[in-house]
Amino acid sequence: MSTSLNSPYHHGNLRQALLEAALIILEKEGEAGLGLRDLARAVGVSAAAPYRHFDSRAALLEALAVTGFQRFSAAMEAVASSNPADPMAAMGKTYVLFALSNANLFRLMFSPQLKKDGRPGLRMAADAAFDTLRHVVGGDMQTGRIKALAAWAKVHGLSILLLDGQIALRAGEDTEALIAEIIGSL
Amino acid sequence: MSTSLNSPYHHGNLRQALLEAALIILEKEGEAGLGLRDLARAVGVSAAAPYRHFDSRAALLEALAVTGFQRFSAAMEAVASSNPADPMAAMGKTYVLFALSNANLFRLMFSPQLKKDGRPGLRMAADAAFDTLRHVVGGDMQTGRIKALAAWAKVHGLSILLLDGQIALRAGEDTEALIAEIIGSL
DNA sequence: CCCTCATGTAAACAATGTCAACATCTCTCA
DNA sequence: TGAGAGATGTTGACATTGTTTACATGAGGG
Repeated sequence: MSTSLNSPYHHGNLRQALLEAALIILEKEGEAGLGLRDLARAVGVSAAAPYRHFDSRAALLEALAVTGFQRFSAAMEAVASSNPADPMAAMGKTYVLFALSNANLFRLMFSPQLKKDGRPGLRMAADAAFDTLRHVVGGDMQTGRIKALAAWAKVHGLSILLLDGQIALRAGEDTEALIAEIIGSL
Repeated sequence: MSTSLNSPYHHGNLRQALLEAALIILEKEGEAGLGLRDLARAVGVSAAAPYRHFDSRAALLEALAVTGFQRFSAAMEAVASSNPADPMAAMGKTYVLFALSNANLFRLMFSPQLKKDGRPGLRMAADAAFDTLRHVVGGDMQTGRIKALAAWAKVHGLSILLLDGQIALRAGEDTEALIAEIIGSL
């Protein structure tokens, strides 16, 4: 190992480095601005190197989305295990705030470009994330299923509309307060 | 004019033809599969011809999204002016069904690729569409604003989750029935 | 110690969006 | 009527991108 300072050939941990750099570029430039060549250059490696770790650009994006779902899942579990007074509301707020503070990553997770059919890894990651949601929200999905789905839809839609700048804030209005109000309105 | 049958030079109404063909390709192949060259070929015109009518591919997509918002708006007005028993529910259902039956167009309308900043046309079309929504839903956005926003978020989120195949139908469950149930759960 | 395999490089390809230079048609106006 | 002139379409080229193939390098096990 030794992460030698002047051996430009073997990076040592390229896959991880690519993912990290990609996340940064993604948040800064958006998915469209995330080119394989730029990414490779950012990591200091040749244009073809990423192909040793990802089959294609789509695979790279998929990997990013997967880590996105993992982080999302972690955020959800964290707030759930903090035993908040109103679990639904707390998780809803976390949901939306996650979307807002990881805008492009969140968009990527639900990007139509990554059809979850034929991409088992992504589907599994997404399902896992939403399973923890389901687990916390509705103890039994039998009786509360519809309500849980409705809450999910509301929170998800709110995230996207805010992300899109479609919901306009009023003068001096606080985003977080608005989120809380909307989530609270059952 | 005379739309002569064998004058391949001037198409006559290329812009419209491009948009129509693009809509078809979009629904069939998705946004990623909508290439300018393929589109041009589909209309029987050279690869550079579209540039006489659209500044760039993005501009073409924007135009598509704009017509999407117009159709959406029209659908909303239609159901509203049919004086349904429960206007909110009826419009919600129409909202979701529009998304489901124009999947890729709907996704395009909210695509992050078309940032609505710096794209005044799109923003105006979107605002116009949602204004008719607001107009019908909340007579006064002062008191009912939060509830209206919540309903909007729920319906929008439901659309996207369904589009993504994230909400799984149970055996023998009807999509429309599920939509009605979720919308009805206030 | 060597040789094998994972990992990185270099050079090339096809496809795409885009542009510049040229061709063709339509329409206005003297 | 009959020429420009401006709009619309074509051809050919360019830069960029994702991707592949053939080669180089080096770490680690037998």
